[in-house]
Amino acid sequence: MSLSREEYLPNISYDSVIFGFSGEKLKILILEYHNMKTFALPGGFVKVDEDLNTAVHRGLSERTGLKEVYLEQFYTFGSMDRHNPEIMGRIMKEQGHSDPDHWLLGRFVTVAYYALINYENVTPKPDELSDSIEWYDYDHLPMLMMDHNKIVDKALEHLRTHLDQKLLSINLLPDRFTMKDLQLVYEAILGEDLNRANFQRKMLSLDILERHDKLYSGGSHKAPFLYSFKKKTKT
Amino acid sequence: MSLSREEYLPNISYDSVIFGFSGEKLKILILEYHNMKTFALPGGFVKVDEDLNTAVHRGLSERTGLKEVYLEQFYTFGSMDRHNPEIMGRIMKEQGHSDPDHWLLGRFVTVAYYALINYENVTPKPDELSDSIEWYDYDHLPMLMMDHNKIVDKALEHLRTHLDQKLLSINLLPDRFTMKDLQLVYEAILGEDLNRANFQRKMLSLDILERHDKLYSGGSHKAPFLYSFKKKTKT
DNA sequence: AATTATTGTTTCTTTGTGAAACAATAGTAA
DNA sequence: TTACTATTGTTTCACAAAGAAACAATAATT
Repeated sequence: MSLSREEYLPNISYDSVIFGFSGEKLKILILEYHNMKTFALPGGFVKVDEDLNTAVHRGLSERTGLKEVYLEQFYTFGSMDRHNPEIMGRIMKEQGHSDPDHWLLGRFVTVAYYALINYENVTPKPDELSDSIEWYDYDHLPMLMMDHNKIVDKALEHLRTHLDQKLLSINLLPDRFTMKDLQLVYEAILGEDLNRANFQRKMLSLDILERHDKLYSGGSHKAPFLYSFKKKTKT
Repeated sequence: MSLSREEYLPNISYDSVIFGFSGEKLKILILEYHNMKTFALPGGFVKVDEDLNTAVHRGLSERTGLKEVYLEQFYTFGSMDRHNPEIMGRIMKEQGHSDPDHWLLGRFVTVAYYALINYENVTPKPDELSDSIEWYDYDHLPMLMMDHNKIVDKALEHLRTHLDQKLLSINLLPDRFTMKDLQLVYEAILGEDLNRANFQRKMLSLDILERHDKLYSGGSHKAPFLYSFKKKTKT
């Protein structure tokens, strides 16, 4: 990937809030520019002959190896105070680019997306401008570049209000899971405890789960059923 | 307004779905290029040193004279099949522009917004590329350019699912209105009839209305109360 | 066989919703 | 003045949904 001027649309970028979960805490994928002590959301640019959505999927795939992940676009940020050519210039200089008129130093309107994945399935790779990429607990995010903390907040707000509708598209759980697993996902995302009995009733009433054999975990108690999501029905 | 290359960000546009209402039917503001028999949503471009939201407000103000109208951003459309240089070229030729490399012929990622206004307060003005601008009933929209019909559909879908939260920001009603007026707004937007008693109960329970003196309309029946929206409370 | 931890279900109560009835009242007609 | 009508505000009733707690089942352990 060359980031040459002719290949990409100028002034347009995307940023992605990649939520990760693995049975316990909600995490987010964050890029770091080590020498700069600067943190940022993973993002990218749109090729001149490429769909916006394709570009975002391509970027996620390059960083995580994951394909066919559900990505939800939730807002486009376009205020002038996003423009910070100084810090961008320093990041590029660290990596050996020093053209003072480089298109990356311009002002960007960024389209923001979020995704939800099981972070144990993934070993993230940094891009050509960053030094590393790591999972951070949502509760302990570092200070991010420009307006990226606000972007994270808005992503989570959007996810919380649309969680039920997005459930089927979520890539957080293995094919088969227990009701307890599912409840843990909900509690991590919503940030609050839920009543077990009512949660079970609600999930079953949504009519999106298929019940399978029981899981004999070796625990000295009743074995839980395993569930999977029903295939989406074409309407 | 000159549309010169240096003044605007290339490849980024906005489109606005302006819903209008005046006691009866839901309407939408549509531009027409007469000789082309082409219809489109009113839209515009973002100046290089201007916030995206500011640009959209500026565009709405230029066309309707309205300021401080509530605009909701709901989606950004960025697929390649939005690119149609042929039709854009013909529109520009009609108006005397004929540069085959003009930036307006490029591909655009468009950020879409909607607004709700009382259309009786407004006399819309066409822009420099269009011949006229008119209100069309939502039920009888003409075929619009490119993906603009889809943009309208998605705007209404968004509005319907968020109507309760957006109520306070809606500019459809005068300062004081009856419960009947409010119900007509809901029915026009949702496209269905609502039960009068339950609607009243729900609106009162939202705790966003202030009740004032009765309105003696001259009708031979009980006079309705007038209501206004409570001032937004700062949290 | 008793015990423990956890899961699945049921019950009870409270809250919300849809449909219908009832009550109030501003003008009109007799 | 007195019915009458149209419309509005409120209440009631039936029913569904949601929250809390109790009850029942059961896989391993003691």
